[in-house]
This record gives sequence, C-alpha cells and structure tokens, in this order.
Amino acid sequence: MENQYKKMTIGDIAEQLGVSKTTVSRAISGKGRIGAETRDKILEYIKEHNYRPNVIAKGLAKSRTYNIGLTLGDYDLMDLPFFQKCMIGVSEMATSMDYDVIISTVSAGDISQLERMVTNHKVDGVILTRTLLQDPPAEFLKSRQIPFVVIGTTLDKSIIQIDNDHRSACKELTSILLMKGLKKIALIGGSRSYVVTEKRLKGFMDAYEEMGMKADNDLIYLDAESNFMINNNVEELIRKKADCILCMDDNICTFVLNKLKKEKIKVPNDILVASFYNSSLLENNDPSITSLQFNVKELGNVSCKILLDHIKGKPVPNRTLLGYEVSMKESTQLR
Amino acid sequence: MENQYKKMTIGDIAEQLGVSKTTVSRAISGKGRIGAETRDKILEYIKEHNYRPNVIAKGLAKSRTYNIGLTLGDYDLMDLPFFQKCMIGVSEMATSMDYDVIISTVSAGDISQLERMVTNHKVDGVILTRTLLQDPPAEFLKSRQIPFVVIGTTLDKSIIQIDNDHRSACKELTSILLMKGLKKIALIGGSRSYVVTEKRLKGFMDAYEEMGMKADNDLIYLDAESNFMINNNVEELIRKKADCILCMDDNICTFVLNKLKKEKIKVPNDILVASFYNSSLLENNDPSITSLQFNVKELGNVSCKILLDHIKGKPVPNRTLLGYEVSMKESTQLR
DNA sequence: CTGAAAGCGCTTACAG
DNA sequence: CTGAAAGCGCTTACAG
Repeated sequence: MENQYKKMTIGDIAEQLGVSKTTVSRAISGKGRIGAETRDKILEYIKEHNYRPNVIAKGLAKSRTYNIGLTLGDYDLMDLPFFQKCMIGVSEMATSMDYDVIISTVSAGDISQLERMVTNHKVDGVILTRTLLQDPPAEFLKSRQIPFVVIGTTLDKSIIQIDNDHRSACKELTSILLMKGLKKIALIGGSRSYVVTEKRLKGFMDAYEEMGMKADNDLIYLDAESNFMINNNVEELIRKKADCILCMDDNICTFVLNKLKKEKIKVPNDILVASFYNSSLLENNDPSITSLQFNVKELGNVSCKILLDHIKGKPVPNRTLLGYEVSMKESTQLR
Repeated sequence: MENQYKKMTIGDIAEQLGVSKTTVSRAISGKGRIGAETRDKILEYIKEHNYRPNVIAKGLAKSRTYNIGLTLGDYDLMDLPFFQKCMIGVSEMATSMDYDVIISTVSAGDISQLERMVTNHKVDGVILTRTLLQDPPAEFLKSRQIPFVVIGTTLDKSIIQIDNDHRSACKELTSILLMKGLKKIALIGGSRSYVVTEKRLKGFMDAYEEMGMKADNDLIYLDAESNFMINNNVEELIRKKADCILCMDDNICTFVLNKLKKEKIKVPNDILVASFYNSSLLENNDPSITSLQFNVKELGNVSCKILLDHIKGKPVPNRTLLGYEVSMKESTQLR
C-alpha cells in the first residue's frame, strides 16, 4: 500500500535546475542571501511541479515537529459542544501557521497518552483544556519544561492561561437580575475542584457587593454533581420560595428544568431560571433560557496563537481574558 | 523557551555502553540478530535512563510519520457527541499502536486543511467521518493513493468502510413497532445526499416487506433539513392521523418533540415517537425516547485498527459492519 | 553476533 | 550570491 504519488525532494529540484540543495532550501525558506533571479527560477519550478517540502525532515533538522498537542478530558463529555468548537478554533489557527494538532485524551487522571506524546517528541507544545485545581497534566508538562498553555484558569500564576472573563460575566448577569428587583436568587453550581466554579461564585457575589447587598448563603448550593442532588436542591429551593435559580452550567440547568417541570412549576411564571453557560443543550428549550454566551472558537484561536508565539520565543501575556455576552431570553421575563 | 529535558540519543547510549548505534537500534526494535547479553544490557540502560527514541527521526528513516489523520466535517456539529466519542475511540487504539492522531476539519467542501496535511507528508493514512454521496475528501485521497478508511458507508465499493448496520437496525425497530399493531407509521428523514439516509429508509422498507405489508409513501418525508420544514411535516402528519413518528436522527426528533408539545399532543398518549439514532440530546427527555443505540467509541476503535493494519500492508475487509441495540422506552408505550 | 557507512529530506554554519 | 559538508536521530543493507 505504498503511496506512489511523486515524492519530489529538494535534491531533485537542485539537480533539475543545476543549483545546490542549499540554494533551493534558501529559496523556499526565504532565509539567507540569494539572487532574485535564481530564487524566482526555483520558486517557479516548485509551483509548476507542485512540490511540497517534507515537514518531517524539516522538523528533524530544526528540532521541531510542527505539531501541537491538544488534550481533552473525559469530563469534557459533559459539555459536548465546548471541546469540539474549541478544537476547530485551535485547528484553524494552527493550520494557518503551518502547524498540525494532535489530540490526546486524559481520562480519570490517566495522563499516559499525554506522556507518550511528549516523550515521543511528537509535539512542540501543548494546549490543556479544562484544568482542575490540582492538575496532573499541567504539573507533568511543567516538569518536562514543554511549552504549554491552559484554556481555563489555574491558580498557578506562572502558567500561561486563556479564558473568558467568567467572573465579570456572571457578575453582569446577576446584576441585571438584581436590578429587576429579585429578592431570593438561588445559585446551583458544580464541583468546587474546578477553578471556574469559584470564578462564577465570585462574580455572583460581586454583583451583590456592588449594590451594597448581601447574598443569602442559604440559597447557594455547590458541588451539585448528580441529578439526584440537584433534584433535592430544587425541592429545597421551592420550599424556600426562591424567585430565581441561577445554574452554573447547562447540565445543571437541564436537570433543574426537568425537575421544575415534574413539579409543575412554570418558568418564568412561577420562577425564573438562567444559566451561566451556553450550550446547544438548551438551544431548543421552551421557554428559551437566559444565559451567558462565550465564543469558544475564538477561545481556541487565541489559545493556539499564544502557544505558537510562545514556542517561537515571542513574549506572550501570562493571562488573557476574552469577552462574553449576556443573552436575555424568555426564562427571566417577569410577568 | 527551549526544552532542556535530557534529550538522549541512540548515539549517547552507544557511546556509554561501548557498542555501535546499529546495535542499540537493533536492541530497541528487536529486529536483526543480536546477542541476548548485549541486548539486555542496552535495554536495561534504556529503562534506567528513561530513554525514548525520537519517533520523528525514526519516521524519517522509515518514511513513516506514525500519525494518522482524522477529519471532521462542520456538519458534525449537528451530532455533537458522535465525533468526540469516535475520536476517543480512534485515539485510544492509535495510542496503543504507538500512533498519534492529527485532526483536520473539512467545512463546506473546503478540503484545504486535509490537502495540506497530506501534501506536507504529516500522516500515513486518514480516517474520514461522515461521508456524502459525492465525497471530495475521499476522491482527493484516492487520487493521492494515500491509505484511508471511511467511517460510514459509501457507494464506492473500492473504499474501505466501517459502519454500524443501520439498515438492519432500522428494520428491527420498525418491525417491533409494526408488531405492536401500528397502522400509520410516519418517517421523517434528513438529506438524501447522505448515504445513511438511504440505508435507514431501506431498513424501514425492509420491515414492511418482511411482514408482507407496504409502507405508505404519503407518510414519508425526506430532506427535512430545517426546523421550519419539520414543523410543516408534523402538521401534515397530525392531519393525516399518523399513529407514530419515526425520526431518522435526534436532531429531527428534538424538533418533532417541540412541535408536538406546542400543539399539545402528548407522547406517547396521542402519538408514539422514536429515533433511529441515539445521542445525549434526548437523554433527559421526558418521556424517555425509544431509539437505536450504537457504540460509537467501538466504531472509532475498529476503524483505527483497520486503517493501521491497512497501512502496514495487512489484508483488511473492504466493508465492516458493527452491531446495534434497540432501546425501547416510554415514548413508544401503547396505553 | 556486530559495526561502518549510507541514507531518510531537510537546514545551516562556514568558506569562497 | 552560492555550494560542499556536517548534522538532525534514526534504520538498514552490506561486510565481516
């Protein structure tokens, strides 16, 4: 099953044109002095014969792979669209800079795939998605001194990170709700081992503080990991007569909506609902759900650009915060 | 930003142990005659010093990249979980055979990323997902004589393909429904430019034929691409008093369920609903939705194995059909 | 059983 | 401005 497609090399071109391989190489890379005439002749030949240099060979010579790694955790399966959109963003940018992206899954703390990829010298750098407070992949890469960036937020300030401004976003959505005159806003959030959970909580608190108010801790439920827990939380919230439920992500929101439906509590008539995260899970919901909107593809784009710049030794910001949008929908309309 | 991690080479080992690079290479690959004693000594040294060969260099020498490409179309965004699960399956198998997977997006017929990846000699083969009747990526790869396999089904029998047995699966689900005594089963399907649409239709027909019955063409709606079209279709089906709506995929099913809800038609009390495809979109629906179940990760596993075998020149089956499960839920319970 | 040497397809000091 | 040569880190006939 050999590929019989003409595999032209730099040597073939040199021979055909009666120049040296060095010259051909220079014409291609544009580096080193070379006569305009010779260069044009070579470039023309290349175009005409559809030659493409072997990136692997180039990589070996320059100790580069022209690959970057992208990890996905199996927890990503929970927020399906995120990884895919992000990956498309990364891939788009990588391609435009003549890099490719190799994927690597990290499941249940098993970083063997990542280790393999790195120790096999298959990538020049890595993009980590969804980091935990304690992040084995990040620690591994740090110990290996491989350039890497993190999509998300880590406590370790020395790590290059790119994230949406979750804190401000959550603050803004909460503020809008508070200004509607709501008195008993509840918050249901996921695992506190994710940094983003803390960020969202802080944003929520910020909104209260700015208005000189105090959030009611009795209405805040964190570490809500299962449908069961969320059902319980919702029951309690009904008893406590919350007037709005803020969900930290769409998964939680889906469970909350199901539970409310089962209890025959109407949204937005009886209670308001909003999500701190957008995903297509809620796209077709009736009523439509108020949520934050993040441009995940852009997140991928930017992260890739930063990693590549970093690999090339350019200075890059240690922390990059991307924007958001608040999308008000039916679920928070006061009757 | 250089990686200062010890980059040991085969030469270093040879020098330290007073043998030749050839010998070291042989010890590692296990090919070529070599004394057991020398081999053990080398292997031990390698283990002790945590040496990992540079796969890129090995690749250059063997004209291999130890990478395979995996394409995803932007239409995949419609069935989110599919690509990701599939990719995890592919990656898992690839890793176990010391290969890596490079992703490449193909959007709106733009195969430039794929072309780049291939002409840059970055992959030894490619896995294509979601092929269309007319498939530019497949045609391109064929013309380049690059080993590749397709996840899905193509009309071109010369292409190595791996798919679930959609036809049998759809037939089985339809049969079960027919045996419940349903008289007016409707079918709403997507674009006919996907081979799988035809397969599903055939399976539907098969069920009727086997029972000596004839499907009512008046209840079959294909090329239902938009929410708008599906709404119309559902309206007509209500008028025609269909007793069951079979949806070819979960996207369609979601639209159908929304429309029925809006029209205040209860599932399963007033009409039954089932889907020919499973995805998490419907996971939390109330009532739970009867659907077919496919093991997508396994699909990825098998596809990768077949491609790798093919690359290595082993004989592989031209067509591989994987199983399915019928999962009966509330949405098809006759009262 | 072991090694010297050529080669994979590039890049890049060093000379001229 | 151009080229011969060494090198990137491996593999593999060929000889011994």
